[in-house]
Amino acid sequence: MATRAAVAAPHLLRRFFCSNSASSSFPFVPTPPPGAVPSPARPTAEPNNNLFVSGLSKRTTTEKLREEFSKFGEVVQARVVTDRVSGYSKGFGFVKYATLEEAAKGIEGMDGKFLDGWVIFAEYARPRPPPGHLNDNSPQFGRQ
DNA sequence: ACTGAGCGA
Repeated sequence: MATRAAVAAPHLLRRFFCSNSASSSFPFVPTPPPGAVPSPARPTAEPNNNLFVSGLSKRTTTEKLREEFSKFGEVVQARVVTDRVSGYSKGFGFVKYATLEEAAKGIEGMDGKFLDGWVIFAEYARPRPPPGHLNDNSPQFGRQ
C-alpha cells in the first residue's frame, strides 16, 4: 500500500532539511562578490553649486522650482528643461545656489520630497561641456 | 496624447 511510503517519506524529508546546517553549499547566494568595486561609475557628480532635479511633474514650471528650492537657500538660477519644439517640460530641471552649503541643504531638503504629486530627486549636477571660443556661431549666446 | 529615465540652448 501507499500508506507505508507516506509514513517513511516525512522521515527522509526531515533528514534532508536538517542536513542544511552547511548553508555554504546552497546555490542561492544573495551576497555580492567580495571583489566587486563599490562604484565603477558614480551616478552622482561631485559637490557643486548646481543641482540637477529629476522626477518633476510635467506641470512643474521654473517659477515653482525656484520657489520650492528658495526655502533652503538663495537660488541664483533655476530652470526647468522644456522641449524647444513641443514646449512641454521634459520632467527635470536645474537649480543653482549661491553657495555649496546651500546646495547641500537644498538636496537634503528637497530630495525624495513631493512636488506637484511627483517624487523629485535632487543631486549635484555635472559640469557642462565647454562653450568653446567666443564666436558668432557659439550656441551659448543668449542666457547666462 | 506628454506616456517617466535622465543632465540644460
